[in-house]
Amino acid sequence: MNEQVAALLREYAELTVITGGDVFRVRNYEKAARSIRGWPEDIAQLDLKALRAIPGVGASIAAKIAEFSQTGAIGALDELRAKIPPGVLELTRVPGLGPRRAMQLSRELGVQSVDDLAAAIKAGRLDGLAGFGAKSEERIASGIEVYRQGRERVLLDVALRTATAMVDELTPLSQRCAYAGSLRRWRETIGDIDILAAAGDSAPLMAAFSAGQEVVGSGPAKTTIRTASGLTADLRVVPLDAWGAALQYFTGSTAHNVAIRQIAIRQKLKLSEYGLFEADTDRLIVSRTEEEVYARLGLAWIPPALREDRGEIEAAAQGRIPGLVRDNDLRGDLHTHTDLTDGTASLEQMVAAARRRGYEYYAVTDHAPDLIMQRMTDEKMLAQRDQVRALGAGLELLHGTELNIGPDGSVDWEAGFLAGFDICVASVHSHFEQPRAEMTRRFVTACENPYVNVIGHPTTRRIGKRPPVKVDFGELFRACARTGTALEINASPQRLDLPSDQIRAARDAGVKFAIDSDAHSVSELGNMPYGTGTAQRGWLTPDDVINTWPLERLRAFLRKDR
DNA sequence: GCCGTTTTCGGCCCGACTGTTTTCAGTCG
Repeated sequence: MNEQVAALLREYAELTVITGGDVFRVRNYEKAARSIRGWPEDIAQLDLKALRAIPGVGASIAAKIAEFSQTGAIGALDELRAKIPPGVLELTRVPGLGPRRAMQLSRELGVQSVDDLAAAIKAGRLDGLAGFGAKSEERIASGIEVYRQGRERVLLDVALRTATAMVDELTPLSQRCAYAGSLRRWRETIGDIDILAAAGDSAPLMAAFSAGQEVVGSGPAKTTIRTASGLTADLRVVPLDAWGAALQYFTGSTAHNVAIRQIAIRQKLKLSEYGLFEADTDRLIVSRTEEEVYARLGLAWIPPALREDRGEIEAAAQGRIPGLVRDNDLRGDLHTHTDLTDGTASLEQMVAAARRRGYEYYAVTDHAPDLIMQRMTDEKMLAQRDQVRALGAGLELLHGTELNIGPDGSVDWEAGFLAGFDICVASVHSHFEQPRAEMTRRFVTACENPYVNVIGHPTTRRIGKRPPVKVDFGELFRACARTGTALEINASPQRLDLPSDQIRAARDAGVKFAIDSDAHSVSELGNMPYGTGTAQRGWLTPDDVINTWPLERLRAFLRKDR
């Protein structure tokens, strides 16, 4: 219900913008929507007083939530919807077209959809419209193209590859260069790439950045391009002295920055991408490093992955920023495949690659027989175990399997056979549409199996392709904590599963996690940083993650008190 | 609409770029 209410509040905010409503009210509805989306408890269970404890939720929004709980609708939202002419909300989704001019197009030309708008431009009906010159028309036409291509956010690996190539190209031309924005925060999908550079003269950087690209906008401080793949990228150039303030600013999130600047204002200071200044005199105080900026505001440095205005600022003020798990904390990978099932590399190749990564231990977990297409048999699995036992110099090899969790929560093998494995991951691979109660029982049964150590890719979502299964997360988390079953943070950029919101809630319930690559090839072993970034967004420390533990502690956990 | 290290009222982040505005509004992040 949290997700649902958050979406309605966001819509309320968007529609309020279109009607020209108070911008601060809009901002507050957006803030409340964000808070509710990430709130650990189901808001349907909360009374008015508990609702108002959510940041940004006061009397009015709490009443709207209660109304939705009882009636399934919000009257004020329905009224607002009725006031907006059809199609205007869609028009505002066209890049370059905001609420004012969308309303104008609807009012003066009767445009009711993006298709209408495209036709109107073609027919020359925008000519002579106040505020719409030839350039505007051109800009909107190109915005419509972008809108029609879906302007989808891209997955982390695509964004990281693109951004890294840009940084590599610009680094020789600048004093410093780095990517910032949502990519630096490890958000699960990326809408735009933000590149920051420090240089005395921005012109050579802007020229190199723009070369051969579609330029959306360009000035001395900022250039925006659209790459051939349709991804928008910004380059901002600042003086080297402003590096820290600029990096802080361009890393975001917007909500985090707004909150940080409010703190500055309270201290009679002003924070911009150029530095922290005295409000009265504009005298520069600090700007060189992020640490200085945060410190002068009375805050510990905040890791980018936490910068979402979800409690990190309070934590930084109180010195309670957790020591987050990092890539080099990981001592091994606990979920990988070989060409015995659907992997593309041999056992020897995968193990050699694991050794090159410097792991202390490594689990081979090919699919079990219930995934019929993998053609696994007891004999093949036991033969692989012999091979694994014979390998392993310089690296502790664990022989495991990825079990299939059946619709009733049962897994592929009986206890006797399962006892032979060092580790068992268990995952849902089918029957995704089960009702919530059945799905919850299914997961809990799997957790209660004394040989199931890790629930693999728990929500089974594929980002942008397959929705998460419906499950009572509170009950699942309690079952994991009670039975000593870890939840996987699957590092594949297509999955990132468990997602970070649920990670944080699960951690609060006492759950442990395994950050796994689920690699089906040598190169996919390199996906771990996406999992670590996701874990950081869930506020995890090394102690929360079983594959940062020394082997003996890990082995004790895997015994599950048997 | 929310909220309190000056406040229960009066604020609410800050700047870049574009276009057509002769002094600034709209849009974006």
